[in-house]
Amino acid sequence: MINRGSASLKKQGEQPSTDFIAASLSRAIHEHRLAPGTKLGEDELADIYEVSRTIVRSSLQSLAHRQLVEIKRNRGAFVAQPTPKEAREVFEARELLEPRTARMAAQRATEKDVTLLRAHIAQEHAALEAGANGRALYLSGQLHVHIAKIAGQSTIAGFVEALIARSSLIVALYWKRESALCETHAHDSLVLAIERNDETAAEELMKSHLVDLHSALDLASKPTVGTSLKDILG
Amino acid sequence: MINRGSASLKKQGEQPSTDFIAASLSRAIHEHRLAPGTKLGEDELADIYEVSRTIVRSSLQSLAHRQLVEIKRNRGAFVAQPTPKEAREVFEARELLEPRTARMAAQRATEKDVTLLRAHIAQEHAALEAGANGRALYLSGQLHVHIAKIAGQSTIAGFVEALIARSSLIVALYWKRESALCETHAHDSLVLAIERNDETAAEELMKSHLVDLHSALDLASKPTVGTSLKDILG
DNA sequence: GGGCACAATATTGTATGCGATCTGCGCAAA
DNA sequence: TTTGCGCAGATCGCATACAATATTGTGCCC
Repeated sequence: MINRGSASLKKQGEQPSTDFIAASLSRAIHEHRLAPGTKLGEDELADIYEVSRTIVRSSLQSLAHRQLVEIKRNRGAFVAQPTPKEAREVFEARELLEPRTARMAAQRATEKDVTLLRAHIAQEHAALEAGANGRALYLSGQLHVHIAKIAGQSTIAGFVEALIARSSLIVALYWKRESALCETHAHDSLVLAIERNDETAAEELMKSHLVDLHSALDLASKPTVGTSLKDILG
Repeated sequence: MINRGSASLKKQGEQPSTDFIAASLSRAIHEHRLAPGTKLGEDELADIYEVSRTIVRSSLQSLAHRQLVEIKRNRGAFVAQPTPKEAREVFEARELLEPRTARMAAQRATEKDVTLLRAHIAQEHAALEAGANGRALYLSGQLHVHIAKIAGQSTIAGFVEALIARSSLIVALYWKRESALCETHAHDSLVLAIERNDETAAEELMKSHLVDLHSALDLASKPTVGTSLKDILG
């Protein structure tokens, strides 16, 4: 279920395993390979990644802090299931932060930045054409993070990153549009605006893009992907 | 150095000790009882709180995630020392988020909310008069968090909370005004505006309050409270 | 006398074991 | 058949033990 890359962890350059595992899980959640509500057992993950539970616990706590997983005492860790209220808040926060960062990005973007953005979008298109929807979704989110970073506000970029991650969960739970996930042309025109340093256009495009996403959610219905039935009834 | 309350931890109602310790340390940092750069040894803390290093580590990681402490691999945990760049970013983020939350708070504040805010301010005044500057600073920050919570955006409130915490470190490092820390009348008028549901005034007052704080920082000089001497000399 | 190499110490990183708590099943009683 | 209780299994929470790494102290060689 969880793809941790080609080789065993130990073979790799001994990076801090805790971050590696957190990133791996985070990625899996982003790409909808792990559904909201999925139980993340410590022993299970310890086996998969070939480390002790200590490391796994540390990773899970890290993810819990980012609200990607929820830890229930004496019960274990589960992929988080944002409520409709939380979903609304996440998007409202994004609508507050991101248009402004897009403006700053348009103001500050260098040629190199734009090149990277273009490459990013190309990857996104490729993933979509290859039918790798999960990956496309992940890349789509990363573009937003990328833009926030270009704005030169790493603190805000950190917030955006957290919001994007949760958005992925929200999309998994509440997305109602059956068509292709991301109309990538929204991203195209956004990058174009940044490229020509058109601050106002960038801000507006980001704003409308987010409103668009927000309105594509069905926040009335209770999540359907719920873990086990008893979670729904409890 | 660290006041963890009157009784031993075990005697208390067995709450999750990890959160308790993180909160205790966080509080100590907020109140400037722990200076930026201070080393937080695991054994030392384990002795103080009478728990194992496991718990202490967990707490420290939690604080590290909030960027209140910095963990250097194989070296240990230290109270964070935001750079001038980070300080600027933190305040820019606050200037983006908080005026808007103040507006929302003014819009949504109930009578009960206002009563609590007033009580809060009273505590703040009392702390200042008692010469408890650390506590006054802590309460001052909490007022901002409180306002964000009234705005009904708990996600954004979480961000504000993180920013406030870091602000406390920033004040410890870069504050240049020698007079009383907080002109509490800024808070007074802010709460008044919220009380009469004057959204625009609340937004404006918050904005100018933050600009005021920001301008009271000396971000040109290198931090003087540096960890070890070699950090200053290096 | 100064600088470098190596040994000793201290501190963090990781694994594992034991006790506590929760879940699920089975059995008995109504 | 249904409902309640209790026991067994599984999983997590925490402490402890061991391994790895950084830091400090010492002595030798230049």
